[in-house]
Amino acid sequence: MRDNQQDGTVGKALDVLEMVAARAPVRFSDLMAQGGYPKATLYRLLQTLTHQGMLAYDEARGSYSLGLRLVRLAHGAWSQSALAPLARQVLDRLAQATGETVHLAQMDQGQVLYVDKRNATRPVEMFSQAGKVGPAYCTGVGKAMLAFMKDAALTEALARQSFHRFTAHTLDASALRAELETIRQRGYAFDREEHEAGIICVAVPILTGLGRMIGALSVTSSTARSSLPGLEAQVPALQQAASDIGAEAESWRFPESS
Amino acid sequence: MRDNQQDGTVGKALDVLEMVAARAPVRFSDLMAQGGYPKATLYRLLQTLTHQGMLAYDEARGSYSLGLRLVRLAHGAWSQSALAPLARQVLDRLAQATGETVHLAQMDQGQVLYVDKRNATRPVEMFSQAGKVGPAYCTGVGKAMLAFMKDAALTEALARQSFHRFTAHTLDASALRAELETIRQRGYAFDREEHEAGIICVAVPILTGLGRMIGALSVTSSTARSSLPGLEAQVPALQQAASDIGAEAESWRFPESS
DNA sequence: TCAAATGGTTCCATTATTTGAAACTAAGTC
DNA sequence: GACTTAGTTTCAAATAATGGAACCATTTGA
Repeated sequence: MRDNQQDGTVGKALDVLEMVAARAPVRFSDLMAQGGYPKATLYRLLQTLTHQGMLAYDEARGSYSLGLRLVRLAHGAWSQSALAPLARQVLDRLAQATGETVHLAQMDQGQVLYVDKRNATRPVEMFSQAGKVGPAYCTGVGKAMLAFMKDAALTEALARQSFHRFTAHTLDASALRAELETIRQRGYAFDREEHEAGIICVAVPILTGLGRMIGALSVTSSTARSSLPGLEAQVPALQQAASDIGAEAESWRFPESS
Repeated sequence: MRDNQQDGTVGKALDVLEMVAARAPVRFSDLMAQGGYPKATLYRLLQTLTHQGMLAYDEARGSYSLGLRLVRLAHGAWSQSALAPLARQVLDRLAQATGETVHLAQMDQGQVLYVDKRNATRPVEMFSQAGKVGPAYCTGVGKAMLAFMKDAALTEALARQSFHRFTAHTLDASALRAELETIRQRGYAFDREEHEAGIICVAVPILTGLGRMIGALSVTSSTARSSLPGLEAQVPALQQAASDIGAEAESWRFPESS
């Protein structure tokens, strides 16, 4: 978390926000212990952020958590992200057609950010799903997006991957590079239980007419319910959906995965 | 929007964030026109926020929108808000029992912030609902919360109400004051088509054991489907649900509705 | 075609804000 | 009652933000 280039006071404040996000609810002393900020500085930043509603302070426990103002702002971000609202009907159709769980994801700072979801089996969960992040190097959507990023962004994104070995199938850095090439040629990515045992998925990138990658779409299943060839059969539907979204998004620019 | 007390540089940055939130996608010149910031200052704030991922800049259109980083942070805020995750099962049960649309709301800067929802009729919409804000003075949850706020917070919240007349039934400032007293005594609030014609609801505050108001719960219907007495029949179920949540939330502090 | 206006970006001396070591207070601990 | 520990305040020094003005690149319109 400490790796942020500064951007002055605002950068510091956001850095503190992330520190709280990572371990909330968290006490002043914990932040003090793990952080590179002097006591008085950290103290004042927390005060300001709390006063602004970006953090919430629990007097009883003396701990900080993220504030509700973020929820309100995120509602705006989500509805303005151009991709999520635009993709809603397409997602509905895709979930209907495949009968499986469907994810819509974008890239955020080298991580996979899930922006929408349809759950075919269980009733849909709200919010608890949109906003979730996941690793890029071992998820279907992550690899699909990495494969279609432009070089500069890809290099930076790869540098941010941890390559933690979640399962026996998780790829390492060099295996990933090779696989990305395959994905680029084939046009879609698999997740072969690389993130979670028993969970498999196929994912396709969402490309604008100009070839810019703006997100990814996936169909997820379990080894119990389906198999890789079974999922592969969903690829045409996925690609159709992705191109529907891409066509509409044409003029919209995907924010740099800085 | 310009009413923010400053809190230094961070306050200014967040003020700009709100300006973008309010009218996105918005061009530099529009912000320039309506904002109290000199050109160079505004320019630099936008740069910083964009670089930090709090804003997204659309190169093609030359316009700013809210950034995806907010969505990620909000996911944390939501799951840390203590109320929302804690209330999920209760909400499910309540929606099941009443067969109507159910809302969970909290107060944020004098506005009603919806943090979760169950929609009995249509399939649930994600995110697009949680994070929404509404007026406090003319919604069931809003009035239920106002009625149980402590004096200082109430005064401040009332000062922030616009009292725009949405329908013929919308209350004005003095009518609201009287109604709040009634609600306080009765323990629940109605929305008699005050915000939207044809839409009615009953709402109860969520109180901790110590009497602190931490949110509100409502059941919504339409004049076509139901009536006020019909909704009133749901009050016991609502109050049970609210007290279930309140009991669990005991030790948790509701962030000041600054 | 060329002037003028508009919209966005950069400069830089000035100014205001942030900084953080240290002093201080309030609550535990032993 | 001395001794930590955790949080808060102070204040001169250090730093970052400020914003008027100059600048560049497009667009407008005459």
